[in-house]
Amino acid sequence: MDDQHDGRKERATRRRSHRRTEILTASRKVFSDKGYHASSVADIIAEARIARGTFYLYFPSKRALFEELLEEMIAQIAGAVHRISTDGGVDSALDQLSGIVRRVIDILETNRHLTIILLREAVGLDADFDLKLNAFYSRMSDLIDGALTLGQSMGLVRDCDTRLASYCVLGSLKEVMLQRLTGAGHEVDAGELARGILDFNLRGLLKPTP
Amino acid sequence: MDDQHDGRKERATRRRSHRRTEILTASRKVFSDKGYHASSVADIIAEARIARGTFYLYFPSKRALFEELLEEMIAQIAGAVHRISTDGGVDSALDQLSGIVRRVIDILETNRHLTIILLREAVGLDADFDLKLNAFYSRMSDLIDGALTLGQSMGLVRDCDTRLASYCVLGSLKEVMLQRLTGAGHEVDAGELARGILDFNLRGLLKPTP
Amino acid sequence: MDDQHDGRKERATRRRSHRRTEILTASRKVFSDKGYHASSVADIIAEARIARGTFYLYFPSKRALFEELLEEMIAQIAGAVHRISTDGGVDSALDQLSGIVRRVIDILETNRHLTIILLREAVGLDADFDLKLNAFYSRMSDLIDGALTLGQSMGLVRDCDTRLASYCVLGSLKEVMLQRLTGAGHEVDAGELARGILDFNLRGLLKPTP
Amino acid sequence: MDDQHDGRKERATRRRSHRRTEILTASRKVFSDKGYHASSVADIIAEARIARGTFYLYFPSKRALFEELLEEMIAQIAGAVHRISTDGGVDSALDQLSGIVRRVIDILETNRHLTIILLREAVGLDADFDLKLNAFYSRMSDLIDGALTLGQSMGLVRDCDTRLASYCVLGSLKEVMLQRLTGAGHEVDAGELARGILDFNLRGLLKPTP
DNA sequence: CATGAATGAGTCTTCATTCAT
DNA sequence: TATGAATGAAGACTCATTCAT
Repeated sequence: MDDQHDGRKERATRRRSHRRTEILTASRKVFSDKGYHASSVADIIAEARIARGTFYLYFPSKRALFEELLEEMIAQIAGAVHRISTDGGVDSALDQLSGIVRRVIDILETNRHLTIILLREAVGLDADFDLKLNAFYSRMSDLIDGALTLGQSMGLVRDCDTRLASYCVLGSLKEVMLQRLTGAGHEVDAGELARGILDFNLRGLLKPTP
Repeated sequence: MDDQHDGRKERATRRRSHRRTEILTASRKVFSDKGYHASSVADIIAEARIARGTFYLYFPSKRALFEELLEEMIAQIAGAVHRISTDGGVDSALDQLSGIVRRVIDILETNRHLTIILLREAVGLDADFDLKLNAFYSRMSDLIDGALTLGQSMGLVRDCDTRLASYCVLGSLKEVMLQRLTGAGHEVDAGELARGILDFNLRGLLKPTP
Repeated sequence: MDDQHDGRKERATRRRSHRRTEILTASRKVFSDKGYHASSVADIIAEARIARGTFYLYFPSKRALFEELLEEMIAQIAGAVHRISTDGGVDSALDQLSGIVRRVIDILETNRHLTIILLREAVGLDADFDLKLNAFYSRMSDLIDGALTLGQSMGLVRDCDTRLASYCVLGSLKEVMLQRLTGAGHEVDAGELARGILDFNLRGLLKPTP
Repeated sequence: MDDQHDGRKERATRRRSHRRTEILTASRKVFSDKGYHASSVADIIAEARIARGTFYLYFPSKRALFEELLEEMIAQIAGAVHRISTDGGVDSALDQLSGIVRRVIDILETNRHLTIILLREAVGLDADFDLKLNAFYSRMSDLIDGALTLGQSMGLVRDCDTRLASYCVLGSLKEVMLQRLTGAGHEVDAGELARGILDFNLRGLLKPTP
């Protein structure tokens, strides 16, 4: 009887979790199509084909749902980016870097809707929200900054303002991805794109003077 | 008597235009503090210390006011950026580039509020608006793209995907300025900042291998 | 379980339709008391004892509600008036006429509020509205005109400008009903009233000269 | 010096009165074009080509202006309608009646704008206003009623409910004029129209049975 | 759990009227 | 007198959230 009960409970939990996921998926689509402000709860429940009340059974508010959506994405990206190990020498370091960029691009690509939100809409809700976003971007640029400083100590990265440079790197990645995701088609292969971005950031625009 | 009349009229016009400016200034502040959506007309008239009706005496709607604010800024920036002339050789070209970056930074700095709005909030109001913004950013990246292509034909810029590179350049500038304007203080001198950004974009991160 | 579900749904629908009716009734009263313009949505929801939002759950706008109110009444009246059949000879024709007048009066009486609105307030909202009203009154006078022409061909109605006469008939009915409905009490019996109006229109004021 | 002063004063008064008239004329046009509610003070001052403040120099409020407009018209009509003298016998009485109808029609025609307002728009402003209108229409139907009673005592008017009949007469006149004034063109001659209306009201629709 | 009717605070916008010049 | 900028009360409508069934 306990077993049966557990089974029921489990099934119920699974169902519950399933509903949640459905709502998350629906709202992802709605939010990235129309933006946060233009998306109403009515839009979301229509997309998810549930009743108004049901929505509030799974999320305390529209804002909380949006927050969860963003945090999920932030967590994914953060998970893909980690410190570069210097144990393997220069080539290994560059390979790791390349891998990170590639992984980040992949995550952004597979979360097209969310990424667009993250890149342009997730601002201006309230101070609380902005803080969270700033914290995320700070963390990202800190990681880049750390990598650059490390690179300098390895004699790999040239002498420059690493903080400024980290913003440049972050900005170039954001802009390229925004253009790619909002633009018509993804013409270029993701690997090639990663190489291109890396290439730009590492070598700059100028032809090296012999 | 005509003189008197003219004087009156003129003064009235000046006062009128002054009020308009006051409202623009107030709304600039409000919008960049709270974002477009979180700013109500009530906030704006409170900041401008005018009555509700007065607002609509000068602007047909909240949206129209915002539009004017953005277009003003877009026009300023666009005015500061122009094609680079190749008549003066390499050094001249680089100088012109440096001048443009410097000018743009100056404009953004002196329009701190508006810039913040332009860089993050001006999205998601409606399709019409997004189109305008996209058009602006497209124009900017087109200009950069053109400059890069020109640079290539002059043997100055190395072989690369100029479109991709133009997004990178645009993105790095946007991100650096956003950090600078939203961040606590403007520690670094604007000239140095311009040099830093240019340096990053031109030479990249890597130490040149001899 | 399906039964239960159906039952619920059905009850909900009935409740829903009931609310709608309540709002219609309340607004009928408010509109005919204060007129369209002087009636605010606040008045209507106060009379109906519902919340602001509830109103817009059932009607898209104040104007749409008013439109529905009028169209309902127009439909009722139009339904009571139809062409007179000549199959039964003169007496039958006069009986039919008498029946129509009687039915119209009854409808107007049982829709006191709406009638008052129709007779005096339903004008000047916008061109669209005026067109609808004009169309209705045109239809009415066309029907009367047709009946008079028919009467002439039957040798029943004397030679006169039927168009002009149809307006006179329409006008006398409108005015009498307006006085009756806005006046203090309905002293006279409806049947007697119908006879009186008919009598006036058929025989005129003058004592027949022998 | 007194003379001069008086002259000035007089001229000023004349000018003042002239301005008033201009505003009245302008508002007459505006009101009858768009109706009371759809006409804003802005419309009126635009039509009169005066400043906002000037309007309130001559009229305390929009409503008061409208009231004056209507009262002026009411006075005119009331002035055209007076008790019928019985001194001259039957023919004279009918002639007088005919004259009244003719005069009323003429007044209404020459005040087309105002008449339209009076006939349909002048309702629903507030209770005060409605009272005034009711009083006017009551007076009109009282006059008719009186005439009918007199006619009965002269053996001219047949036995009928004179109150009811007076409403019928009033209504037929109102409706015919409304159609005429709002309709496309004034095809029929005013004299003929007067005869037609009178004919309808006096003899009714039916062909007299021999 | 699910539903959807009900709520009401909040938003933009209009416009008759006032008042300093 | 004449002007027109300024006012603010009032109105229509939206939408996130609640709650009885």
